[in-house]
Amino acid sequence: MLVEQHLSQSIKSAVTSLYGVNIEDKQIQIQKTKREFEGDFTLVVFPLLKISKKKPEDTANEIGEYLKSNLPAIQSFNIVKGFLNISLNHSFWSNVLNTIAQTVDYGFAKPNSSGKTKMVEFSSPNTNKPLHLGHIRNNLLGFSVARLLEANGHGAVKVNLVNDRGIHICKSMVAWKKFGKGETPETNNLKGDHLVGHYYVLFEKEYRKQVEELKLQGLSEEEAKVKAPIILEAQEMLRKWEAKDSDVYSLWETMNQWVYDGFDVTYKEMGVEFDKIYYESQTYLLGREIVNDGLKKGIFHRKTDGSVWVDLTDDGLDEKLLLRADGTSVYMTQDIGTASQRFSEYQLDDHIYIVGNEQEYHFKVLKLILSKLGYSWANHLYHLSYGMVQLPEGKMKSREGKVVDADDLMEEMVATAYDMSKEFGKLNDANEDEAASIVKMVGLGALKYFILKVDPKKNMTFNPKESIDFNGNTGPFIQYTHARIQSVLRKANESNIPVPQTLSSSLSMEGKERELVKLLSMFTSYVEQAGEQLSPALIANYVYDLAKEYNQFYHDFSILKEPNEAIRDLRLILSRETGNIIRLAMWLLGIDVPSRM
RNA sequence: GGCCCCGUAGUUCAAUGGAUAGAAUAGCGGUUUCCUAAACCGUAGAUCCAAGUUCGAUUCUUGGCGGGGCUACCA
Repeated sequence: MLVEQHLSQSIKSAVTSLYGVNIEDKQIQIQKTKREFEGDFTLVVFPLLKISKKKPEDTANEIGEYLKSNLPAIQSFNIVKGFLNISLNHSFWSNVLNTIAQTVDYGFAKPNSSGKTKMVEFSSPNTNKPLHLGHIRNNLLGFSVARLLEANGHGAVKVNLVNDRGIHICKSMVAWKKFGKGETPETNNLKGDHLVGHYYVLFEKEYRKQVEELKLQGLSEEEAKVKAPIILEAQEMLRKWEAKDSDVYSLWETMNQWVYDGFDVTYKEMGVEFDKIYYESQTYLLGREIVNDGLKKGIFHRKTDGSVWVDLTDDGLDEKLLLRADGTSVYMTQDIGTASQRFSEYQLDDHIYIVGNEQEYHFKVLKLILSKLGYSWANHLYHLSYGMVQLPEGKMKSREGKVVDADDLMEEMVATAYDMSKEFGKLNDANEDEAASIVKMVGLGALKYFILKVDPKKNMTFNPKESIDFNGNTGPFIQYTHARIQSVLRKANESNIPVPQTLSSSLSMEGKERELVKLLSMFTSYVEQAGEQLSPALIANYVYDLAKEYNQFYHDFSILKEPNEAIRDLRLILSRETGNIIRLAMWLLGIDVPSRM
């Protein structure tokens, strides 16, 4: 943040003054000095050698001398090979800590201070079954990315595109009519999405059975799959839906509503929300006009059967269908339409899609088509692609295709948190409501942190047991650190020890204290970086480092029993600010932090 | 077959082309007159292979090997 920028500017002018050359920011590489070496920040001088035309050591020395005589904040410097290690003085670090203390409470950039609006589409479930583990990664990423954007001063619009129409929901409807006996979420005391999902499973079961029967009668697999009566029923139902048959339509509305009610519960439990929900039944016709326009302009072409295609072979891709022979649209057509609609409706600067990596090709094609159509915003679509999440046991028997239900998993996490708290004898003096709320924060925090800390594009294994461990790189460990900080502050308050707003004198900060200030000072630069890269993982790994650093600091020093008041004040401020920043960082990840646990 | 992504300690994850590749966990050995032992300290252990680019490569390029995905008039 400020510290690095400040240094970076000074180094720029050093180079200009020493070698008479203006350099770009890229050429200045400043990093936090590694622990083994003395210093706070390190300049890598190798990139500057071409300009100085001198040996690494000499170049580093010249820059070091220049900085020392021109920047009062510089205490000393040392050189190891091509690395210039710079130490900043005590009063500088006191100022940094004071700045943090004054600004951190205000949080982040003002909303919309950048003047940019960015849409984040995430979740996008089908309405024929409940959310599963993959949706959890999707939802958490989307929600956190939106917060990162807000923290950087952008307007973030969170939207969900619900796939509420198509053959899949008709399958559930057919099965419900066939086997349902009028069951509802109320009669079965079951979440609506689970009930509808149950019928989807029943449909698939019956479908497989009928296919087997037909095969016994001598039909081939392909024939049987097309001729099974139940699939014909589902297709008939889809046709009736498209013709707005009133019976079918109202059943469709009823069952979808069950599902939405169920989804709402899941989203609420997960702590995610949307600014707007789009429904495919209302958007699936969009895009056709644009395609027809493109056809007139010769960007697309029509085949003899009447279907419309785009030829992307010059761009190293395939031909892609845009309108079927019967004139109906496909997924791509709809995405062209909705993107166009959204950009004009919201005056968007960027549109981020949180979608699994199996659709990378789709989004590549979408962007390409849109830029062929001449939309200037085509380059402002981002596909944040993420990999699969597995459970440890899923690795063994991945054949099954068994899905992990989101509701079940969250419930299990909270239950585990409860058991562990009990086992450790915690929460004994909390009342039931408090305990329930803390246990929920811990259980879900474990899940969220474990998933978010991993680079999105990688496939990952979610290990529930490991995630909820109170040791290690886990959510609960960070939450625990925060809780302990709050405990220190509470005790200070009880003993009438005030925590000062700012540090009055410039104390010498060494070792752990100094490391902690350094880490704290880097928070905003991590938020910026994470915002640019749409990477919650960056924040997660940062906040873990911070929590670990505080733990060691905490262990090494008596905070409240420190006889020297000035030093005690310093440590109290450090504790408070660490707590504040942990809370802010966890907020960015969508993770709640209890003040005791 | 073509295209895309991934490959790092036993395991789960890090590392804008930078210093001796970091953590955590599991293992082994320690620490309790201490504000939360749900802690802390020590120890051992890894870049899939081969070439290339350069002051320097886990990172970039090429070729292998291994894992996953896409390659529907499905959504």
